[in-house]
Amino acid sequence: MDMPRRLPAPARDSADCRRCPLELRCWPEADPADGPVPVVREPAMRSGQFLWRPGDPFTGPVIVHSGCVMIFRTTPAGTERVLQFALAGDLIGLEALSRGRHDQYAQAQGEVLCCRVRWSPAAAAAETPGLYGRLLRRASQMLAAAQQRARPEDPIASVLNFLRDISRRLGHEEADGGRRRHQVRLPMSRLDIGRYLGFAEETVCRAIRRLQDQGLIEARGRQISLLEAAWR
Amino acid sequence: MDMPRRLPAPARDSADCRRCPLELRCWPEADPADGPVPVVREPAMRSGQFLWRPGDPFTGPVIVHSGCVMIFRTTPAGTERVLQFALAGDLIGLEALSRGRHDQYAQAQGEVLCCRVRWSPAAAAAETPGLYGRLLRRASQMLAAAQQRARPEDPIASVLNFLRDISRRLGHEEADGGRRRHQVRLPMSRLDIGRYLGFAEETVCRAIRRLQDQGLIEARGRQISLLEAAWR
DNA sequence: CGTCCCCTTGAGAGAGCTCAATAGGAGTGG
DNA sequence: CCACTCCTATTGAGCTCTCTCAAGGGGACG
Repeated sequence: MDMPRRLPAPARDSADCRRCPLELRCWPEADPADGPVPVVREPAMRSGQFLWRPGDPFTGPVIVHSGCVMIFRTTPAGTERVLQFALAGDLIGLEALSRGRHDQYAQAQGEVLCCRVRWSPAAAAAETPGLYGRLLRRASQMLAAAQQRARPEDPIASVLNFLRDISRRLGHEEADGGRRRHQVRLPMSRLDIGRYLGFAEETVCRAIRRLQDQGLIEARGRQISLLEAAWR
Repeated sequence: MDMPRRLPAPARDSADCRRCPLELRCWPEADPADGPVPVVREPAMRSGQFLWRPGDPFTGPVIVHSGCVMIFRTTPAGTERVLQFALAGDLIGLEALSRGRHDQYAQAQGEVLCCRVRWSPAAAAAETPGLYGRLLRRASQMLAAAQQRARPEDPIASVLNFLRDISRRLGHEEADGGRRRHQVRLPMSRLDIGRYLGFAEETVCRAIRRLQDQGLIEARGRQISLLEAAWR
């Protein structure tokens, strides 16, 4: 098997705006007929360089023109989770629009060319009081939330997080002697919880059992009480 | 333990627009000062009813006002995967905006009240030739893509899908005797593929090994060839 | 040409899945 | 109001599969 060691980059991988996801002809230069294009070229990046890191302010979504940008974040446990390998034509960073701040890493894998859509949070809020701006901000929040849903490692922690989330949104606080608790009636079955979290029905049952044994919750069918120790 | 059999619904769970994600005061009635609110009330739904099914046309995102809507889809293998339990205040259906058609189920769990943002694809395209409309459509595509990324069951199928995706975007076709193949040079390591797919590095290696044994691919380090049998 | 990182392969153990059976709860109809 | 029935929740046992730990080779880059 004699493959060539290195292949010439395909033409579409080089600067080419016909595949721009926003239909902005910004590369290699904008068409004056389009008026002021709200796009700026980013300097070329070398392998390993970061386009942004957690905490960096959001300055606009970025369009990858060539190369590969790895989007990843670190879990509280310290492991790294890769969310996306962004290739030519991909738009990245939208999930940070609503918060105005990045919470992940964007690192060039090899040489990368890209351009950035100019974005000023204040100007954007002023320009888009309408429905589209609200929908866009909401979509950004949903993208950020979707990224949080990763392959869960531990069923018990996963189920506990799920119960916390449901309890926070549907439950109500209640006094039980001297202790407080969040009580909630789950609207879904164990089977559907498993289908949501990616576990078998029995695994969800056993996880709930364990959480009871640990004194974090009390469960009686769909009636769930989160004790104070489980409030994070 | 004597919990009441059924609890009165919390006030915030009933029709209340102060928590509307789009800041539309549409419930129980719109404020005339806001002008025409582009929102319509949906009839109350009973448990088990579907708000939409795969193939239904997109008629606008929906805001859940009370109850729980389960969003799920069926995998090619026939199993059901739950994507979201939408509760009061959640906006659902945005991922179908760009395609104009739903590809999932939205089913009421218990009684559900919700309202829908009026949306006409043609009118929307005409009204939003600008950047915001493009960004919104792109965000919708990204949401749809994010939903595809579920907990993978089988490492081999998962790695094959990954290689197909990368090959389709970065690779190029090549003749090898009488056979055709897609050749690609991966920009990332096995470890990062594992971090992306949710597997250990060694599991990715073994999956690639199996795919070679099955005659679907040829791999030599990061140089990958997808043979015709692997083209789906 | 050397070094470092990446890829590969092996062996053991832990964990969730599957199959199976029983009890429990909720809703329905008499 | 009660009994019936179906769906849901629970628990056990065995198995398969991936993860972990470990070590050997190979390619890429300086």
